[in-house]
Amino acid sequence: MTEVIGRRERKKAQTRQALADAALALFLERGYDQVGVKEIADAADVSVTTLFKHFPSKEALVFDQDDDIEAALVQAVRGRPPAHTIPDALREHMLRDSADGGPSDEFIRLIESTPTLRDYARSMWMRHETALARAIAEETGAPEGDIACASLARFALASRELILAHPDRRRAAEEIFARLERGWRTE
Amino acid sequence: MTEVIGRRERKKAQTRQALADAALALFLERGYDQVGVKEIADAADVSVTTLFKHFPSKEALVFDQDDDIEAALVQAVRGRPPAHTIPDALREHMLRDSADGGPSDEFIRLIESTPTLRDYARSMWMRHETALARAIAEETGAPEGDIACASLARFALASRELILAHPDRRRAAEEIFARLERGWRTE
DNA sequence: CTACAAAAGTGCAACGACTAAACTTTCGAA
DNA sequence: TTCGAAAGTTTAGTCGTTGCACTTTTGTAG
Repeated sequence: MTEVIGRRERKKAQTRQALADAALALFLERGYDQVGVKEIADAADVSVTTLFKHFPSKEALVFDQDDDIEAALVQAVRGRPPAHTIPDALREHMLRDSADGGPSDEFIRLIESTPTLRDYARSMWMRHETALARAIAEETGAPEGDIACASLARFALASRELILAHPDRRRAAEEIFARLERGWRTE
Repeated sequence: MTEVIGRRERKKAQTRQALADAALALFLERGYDQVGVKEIADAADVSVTTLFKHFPSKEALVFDQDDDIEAALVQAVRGRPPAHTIPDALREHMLRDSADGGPSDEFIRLIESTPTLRDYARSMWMRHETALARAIAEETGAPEGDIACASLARFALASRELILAHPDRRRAAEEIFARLERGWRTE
């Protein structure tokens, strides 16, 4: 039941993908605010209402990978090499994701130059904070709502933008996570 | 020329205040999404257009103190007692502002329970990050865009929400800033 | 005191994001 | 084969927000 996905769900995923692809192409070409929702729907050959069944907002069209990103983040902590501390694992994850398979420069430029998208990206990352905090708490044996775990999770995610914006990403990540490690070790 | 403010600016400030007051009262009474912009304008006895001359968005009506907040934040760092480190000063500022003169529980509840306002609040605080980072850099003699200063500023502001949400704010603030201090000392 | 320009405010029409409702089409499973 | 659920459509709206053309207020220079 988990492996066999019917034609139905395939079509749904296809529509969703067509929407996200069309949207990104148009946004990159003409800028976020210069593209209307109607245009995107037309390009993907669906109605505006259908578009909003797949995505809760215009902004969400840009961030369709949402779920995968959260999974990868939690996995980075849970499946880290035994010798690595949690800050180590998070630093590596940040670097990995900002390197090859990660977002293109164009994409980053689109987001950073559009206030709406910048805010949305920030709150999207923050939305993953809970999951990350829980993973950290479980890995370290701390209680559920532990403030040290919550703050580490929040700061790690808050550092992402800073690292992406820095000319030398590796150095920036190392500096920040070295300091976080110094403050958060012993657990 | 700086001290004497004419009747004109007084009236303007008065209108602005009337709008912010009317908005907050209505929001607290019936909830953010249940109040329309038109109603607020009517309550303050101005037109909708005028409302948008004073505030750039509906959300901004809730956060009219914006400028004062940034000034207080920078002042906390610049005017700290000689014996205090920067994390010390920031911790004290956070506690001071979350204690007496700060936002009421009602107000916090309004914001936390309204996604739009939560996001707006976050990005409002982040908007002050640049000013804070510059103040820290100048106080420590670091170069303008120094990553350590930028990250400390970001994390300090990112911790605010965490502290406000915690049942024992003092303990939360002390825990977080003790760790930040350990990681960011030597400068 | 008066005349005048800038600033503050008004009313209206419109745009764009988003939603509710009632409906049709398409699958998938019994 | 049939039948219900899910996907999609159309229509007609609500709501925040802006542009425009206009009136009123207010500080100031003559």
